[in-house]
Amino acid sequence: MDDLKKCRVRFAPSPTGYLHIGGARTALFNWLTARNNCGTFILRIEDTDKERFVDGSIEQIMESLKWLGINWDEGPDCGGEYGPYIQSQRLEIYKKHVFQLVEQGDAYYCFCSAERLDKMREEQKSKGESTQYDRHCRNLTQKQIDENLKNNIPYVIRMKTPGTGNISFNDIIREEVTIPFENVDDQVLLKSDGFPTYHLANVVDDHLMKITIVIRGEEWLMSAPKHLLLYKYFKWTPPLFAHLPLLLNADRSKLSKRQNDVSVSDYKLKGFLPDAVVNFIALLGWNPGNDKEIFKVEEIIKMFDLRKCGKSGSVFDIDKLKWMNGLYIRELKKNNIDGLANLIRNYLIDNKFIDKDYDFGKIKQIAELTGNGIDSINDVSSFTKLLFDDAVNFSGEDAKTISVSENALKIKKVLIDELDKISELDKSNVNAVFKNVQNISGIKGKELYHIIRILISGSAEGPDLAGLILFLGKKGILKRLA
RNA sequence: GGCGCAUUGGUCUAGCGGUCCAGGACGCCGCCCUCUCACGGCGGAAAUCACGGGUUCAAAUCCCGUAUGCGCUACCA
Repeated sequence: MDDLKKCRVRFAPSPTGYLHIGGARTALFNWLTARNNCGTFILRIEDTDKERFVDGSIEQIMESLKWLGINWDEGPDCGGEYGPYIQSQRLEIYKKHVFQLVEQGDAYYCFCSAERLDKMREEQKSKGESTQYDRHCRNLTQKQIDENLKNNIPYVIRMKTPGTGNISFNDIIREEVTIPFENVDDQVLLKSDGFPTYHLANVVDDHLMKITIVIRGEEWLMSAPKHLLLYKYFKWTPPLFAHLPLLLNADRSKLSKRQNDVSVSDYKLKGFLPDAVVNFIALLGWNPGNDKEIFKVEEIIKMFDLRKCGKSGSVFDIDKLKWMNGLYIRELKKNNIDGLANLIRNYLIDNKFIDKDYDFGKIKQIAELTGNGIDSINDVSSFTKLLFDDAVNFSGEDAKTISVSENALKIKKVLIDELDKISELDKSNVNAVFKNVQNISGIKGKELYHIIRILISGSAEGPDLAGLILFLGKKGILKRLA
């Protein structure tokens, strides 16, 4: 327990595009661990792969994190004691460290060409061996090295790995993990372009930034021995490790773009609420040990415990997210109708259903009207025809038939007459108007309201009729009856 | 192929040797509420706890195998 107190944790994305929902969960679990242990949460950008760098993605990742409510204490934008927090700005630091390793004899120059490496792997594969660097350059003489350097032959720096024996380490989530060194490659630490690989930069930065717990995805589990080895070579105390299970597609493959929306911004765009997304992904691989499922963020922070995380991957069930999002929307409708109305307003404006001047009171009515029936903000689109079109579109044959029935024609006529008598339809007179329609037409109850609904909305289904009537107002209803 | 990790209803999960012929939630079905759809409430179907062996008086829970899935196996992270 005390191991986690005052921890320093970090989320270290690569700026290769948007923030992946799986990355968001890793960030969240780091953040939660920091927040419930009086710890510090650090954002570090791992842009050591120039090829995969995507312009603007640092900003996009930060924006997505902020949207989710995940804030950081140290990072590229706000600085901190251990900056810079962008790896491409720390190149000299990595170089210094890697050459220290070379001097110590824990790392070495490798001049092998890509072609040789490819060929080597092909041969290994054809022989059914595991593909690993054959340590061709591990024992070059100083003379050979100097020669190659003088001839400007490109090189990388590789770490030395033992090749035999086992390494065991403790993972907060997986407990003891044992990996044979036989499977740990002489990993490249410094690339020929002078950039570090993940392994070097990660270890150096985690140490320099005083990270105490590394919380990351399971895909890193097999490289943990390399990292532990580096800590040993540098004579540093390694942090604690926690390898999170992966998020999966419905077919249990790793969550991918092919089958799911995978970027946080997709979910924002689709009308999900950040609190709902956070609540949902927090429950993927973690739960408080009881039946509670709906939490305020503060509650999650209070209850969160890395040690209670599961070990197996979780399928990302969008249906459950939708349900949960619907719950949050209804909660918002109940407690903060203006908040809901604002979200709906933004959606309506973005999709050109209304312009910026549109009456906010009307939008609140829309929020009231639709708030119980939508699972995402974007679902209001299914009401826009009803709310903004003057014409009635009959949704089916039944509705059309009823709309021209004898009773419907009678109601229609009476209703038009009654509306003509008043200047505007509002809360004060709406009951009286419909009472009159009932008395004059002689039709009442279910039948009356059902027919009115069909006459003005074209459908047997829809939002609360009284609310709809008030929203459309006298003018709207008359246009629809015409 | 090698290595590692995992395995409770379709899905997310509770469970840490007896209280479990397995609890909650999503989804699905039915009933109630209601002018309708939804919301909400109530109820139901759905798991031989992957399989096979142990250990134990007793196992979903501990151990060992097998199967399956996933991950890693790059000068990508």
